[in-house]
Amino acid sequence: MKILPRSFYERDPALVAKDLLGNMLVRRLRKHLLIGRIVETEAYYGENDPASRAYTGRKIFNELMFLEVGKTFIYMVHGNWLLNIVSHSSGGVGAVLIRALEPIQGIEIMMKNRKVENICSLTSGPGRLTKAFAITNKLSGVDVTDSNSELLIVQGVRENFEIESSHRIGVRRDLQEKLRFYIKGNRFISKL
DNA sequence: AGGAAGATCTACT
DNA sequence: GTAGATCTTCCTA
Repeated sequence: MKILPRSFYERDPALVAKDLLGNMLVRRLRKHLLIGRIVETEAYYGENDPASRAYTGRKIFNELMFLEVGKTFIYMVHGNWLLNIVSHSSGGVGAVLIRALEPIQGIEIMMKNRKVENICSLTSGPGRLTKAFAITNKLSGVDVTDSNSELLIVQGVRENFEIESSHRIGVRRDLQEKLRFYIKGNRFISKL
């Protein structure tokens, strides 16, 4: 399994969000491995983006967005932990939100974590996938480019799919650009 | 102390 | 399909 290098994340968040589709999120849990294919993402910027956590400037709680790329940035919204990967061009600010996965391996464990029997709703949403993968703020700041991490991102097969974009979901004030990306026709995306 | 926050589940019409 | 309750931190006053 080839891990995506740090340089992958040192680009415009929208590019990273798009290129992350089709790659694999790997969660190491004791002896178990949970694997999901990334099928939906959103890009967030810094001070010019009213929907961004970094909109109000650098604070302790959003500091990770200003720091080294390739690490997780995790926060809670409405009782759900949401997983982001810090991504920005050198010296910039930003992150990519992972919004949906296609379950690949460890499905029984995911089901136990979420107690649903419908596979389609197992990881099809930002709060759902963190629950299925047992991701909380304890994993905040983890380096997804390090093979020793409990959470990492490895290269997947990026063939035979089309990428669709739309406006970001659930944000109060969105930007003009379409910053949500997903694999067209995939049944595990959170919303058409 | 209070409320906002990139969401989810349930229970209806 | 839509509406409403509920979710749990952490920020802002």
